[in-house]
Amino acid sequence: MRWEAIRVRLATWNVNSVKARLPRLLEWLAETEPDIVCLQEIKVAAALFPADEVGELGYRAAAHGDGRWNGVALLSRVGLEDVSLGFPGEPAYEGEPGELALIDEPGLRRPEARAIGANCGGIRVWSLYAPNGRTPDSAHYAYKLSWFAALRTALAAELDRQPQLAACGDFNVAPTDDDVWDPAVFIGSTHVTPPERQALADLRALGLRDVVPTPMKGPHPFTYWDYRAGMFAKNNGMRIDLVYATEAVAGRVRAAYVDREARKGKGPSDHAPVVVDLS
DNA sequence: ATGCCTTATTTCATAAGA
Repeated sequence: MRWEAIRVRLATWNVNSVKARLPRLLEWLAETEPDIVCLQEIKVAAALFPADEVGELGYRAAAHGDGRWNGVALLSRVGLEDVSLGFPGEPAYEGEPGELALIDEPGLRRPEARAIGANCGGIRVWSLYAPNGRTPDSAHYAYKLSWFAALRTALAAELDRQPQLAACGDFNVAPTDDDVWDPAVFIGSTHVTPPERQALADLRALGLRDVVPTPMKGPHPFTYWDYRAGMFAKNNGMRIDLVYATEAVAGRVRAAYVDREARKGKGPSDHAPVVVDLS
C-alpha cells in the first residue's frame, strides 16, 4: 500500500521561443519532472508547437499561438481537458492612433495569443502572458490594463464553480518594490505603476493568493533578468512570473522555488521557471 | 543610454521585449 502523499508538481516558465529553447525545455522537463507546465512566449503558431517531442516525455500539450510574438501553451501528464484558447471578453490590441495596421485591416483584429486554460488533474490551470505595456503613455499600456480587467471578469466567472484554480504565467508586473532590483530605476516605467499593481490586487481580491517562491539565491525571488549588461550575474532581476492560486490550491502548497539553474549556461531564456509542489 | 542581448521575420535591417 502506498503511504506517500500524492504530489502534483506545477510549473510556469516564459521560454522566450519554444523552438529556440526546445533542447533546454526537454532537458528541464526530464530533470524536473513537473506534472503540469504553463509556457509563455512560445513564439510559434499552434500547429508548429513541438507536441511530439514533449509527448515522448509523457506530456499532452495544448498550444495557442500567433506565430512571431506571444503564444502560450499547457503541458500535462495528469489530464488536459476543456481547453480554452483565450478567455471570454479578452480584448484585442488596437494599436496606436493612426497605425497603418488599423487601416490595412479594419475590424479584423483578434485577441493575441496570451491565455490558455485547461482542467489538469482536478485543477483549472491558466497559462497567461500579460501585455508588456511598453510605456505608461502608450496605447499598449491601456491595452494591458483592459486585458487585466477582462481577465479578472473571466476568472471571477470560473471561480463560481472552480474552487481549485491556478492562474500562472508572466504577468509583466512586479507586485512590490521588493520585486525589482532597484526601484529607482523603474520610476516612470511600466511593470511597477500603481494601476498595474492595482490590477494584481484586483485579482487577489477574487480570492487568489500570490504563491511566492523561495529564491535560490539572495533575498528576492526574481524570475526575470535582462539578457543585457550582465544582469543575471549581478542578480539585477524582477519577479514578474507569478502563480495566483485559490485558497484550495494554495493550501496544498508544500514547496515553491525559482529554478535559477535554468537561467544559467548556454542559450537560456531570460526568465527562470517557478516550480510549485502541491500535496 | 530609444541601448548593453536575444528572438523571429517581410533578414546584411527591423520590431519587440521589460
